[in-house]
Amino acid sequence: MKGKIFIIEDEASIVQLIQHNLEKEGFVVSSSLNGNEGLKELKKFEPNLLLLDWMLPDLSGIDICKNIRRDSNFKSLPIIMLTAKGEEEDKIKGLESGVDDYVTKPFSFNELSARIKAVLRRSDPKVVANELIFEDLKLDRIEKRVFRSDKEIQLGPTEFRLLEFFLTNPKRVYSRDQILETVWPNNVNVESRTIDVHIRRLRQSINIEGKKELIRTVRAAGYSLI
Amino acid sequence: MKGKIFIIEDEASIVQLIQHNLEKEGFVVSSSLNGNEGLKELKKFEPNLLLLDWMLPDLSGIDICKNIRRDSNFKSLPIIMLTAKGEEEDKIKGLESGVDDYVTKPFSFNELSARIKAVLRRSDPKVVANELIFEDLKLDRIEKRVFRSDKEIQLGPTEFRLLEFFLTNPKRVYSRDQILETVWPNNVNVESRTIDVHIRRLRQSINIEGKKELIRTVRAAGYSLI
DNA sequence: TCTTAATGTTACAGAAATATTACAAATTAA
DNA sequence: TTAATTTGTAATATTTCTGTAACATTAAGA
Repeated sequence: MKGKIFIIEDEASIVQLIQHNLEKEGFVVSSSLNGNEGLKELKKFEPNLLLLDWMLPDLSGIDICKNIRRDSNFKSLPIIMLTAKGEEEDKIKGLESGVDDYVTKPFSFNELSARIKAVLRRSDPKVVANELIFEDLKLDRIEKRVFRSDKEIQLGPTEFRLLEFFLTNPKRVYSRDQILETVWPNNVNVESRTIDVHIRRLRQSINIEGKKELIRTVRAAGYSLI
Repeated sequence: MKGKIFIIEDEASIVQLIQHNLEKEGFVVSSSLNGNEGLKELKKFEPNLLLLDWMLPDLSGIDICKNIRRDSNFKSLPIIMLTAKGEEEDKIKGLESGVDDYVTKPFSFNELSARIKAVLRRSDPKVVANELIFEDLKLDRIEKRVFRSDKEIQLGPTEFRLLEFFLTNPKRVYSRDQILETVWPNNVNVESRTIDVHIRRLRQSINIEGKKELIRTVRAAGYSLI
């Protein structure tokens, strides 16, 4: 789990391309093919970043931007706009209406990916950080290693993702459903009690002698990293 | 020390992107957003290589090239030019005026990075390592030899490239897909499980009596050089 | 204190991922 | 050309991980 990205773009083939590749990089991605619906879905999805096509059939990019910037919950949502080549005035308008960066079509996926990371690095560093640290716990995403007080800890793939998820938002309590949605691959059906078992396994692995418990149970609500 | 690179390019976002990534790779980077100032700064900075945008607001790429080649101190400074797609004539002019290589926008950073290293390896071998070393493992890219604890090891071509790949980023975990993309020639279709077999062969070759295992399996993620 | 709902713990079978082996086809060397 | 080496794949073995069910424990309100 490296963060959530929402795409509003009417060309299905582009969406598919971006979505597939971003998912391969570990992002959780959702998308919409038109502006109005997109706005609604986006607000439910709560992404860390929005990829916004500037030319949509129903709403213009500017309108979407304005709408988002008016909403106090999304005032600071980073936006990267996708423009066709030559729409120079659009770029200017875009930057004026609070877009963080733009990418000109046709673009290579690598270029887009680099821009996304650059923007996230400014706006929301922990989403793309390589090392996630909380107290004496450290998780390295590139090397896929976890340490507690400098002692390496062996985790299975699911426990790793679970811990990664908690580390991106320490202290925040997540319900079992939220955990399922983000940590488990889409469209997989698992019992919500299964999470208890994984929490147990994670606890067992990261609790080393003499150190305090790091995962807190919040009755009737869920779990959090202390 | 991996050498110094100077960038002359007017799009700030591109400069930022390149600069950040090159610095992450260990290069020392400086840059300028326009041609005239760039030329002055460059001569103070004394880079090992120049990345030059072909379309600048003030000076053309050709003018910059000519200026550099006239200056005896920079006669042989390697130059990679960055051109927009379709500027085919520019490429030709560029190569005529002494450019070493060119990269077409939009480019992926990895592509640029590979070109940079290839040019440096030819022009300034000291700057780019020809020997890749990790612990007691040594690979010589020019002589195509591999040693473990000073004992030469015989590898097939694929295993050699595989090890070379791992050595360029020790400790980093690569997925089978990433390995395929980088180690195998483009547009070759091989099963991703085939990699397991090559990993096995590589392991068998580099694991000598009494020395520790050097390739780590990371379940659900891939492999890494420890 | 008793009751009940929520969470903790354990064990286990099936699933999934990786390791290993053998072999035939392709490539290279002799 | 023949021999030797390398390569990709399929088949099989082995290891590790996952989800669930069953039972245990805990917390909180009546």
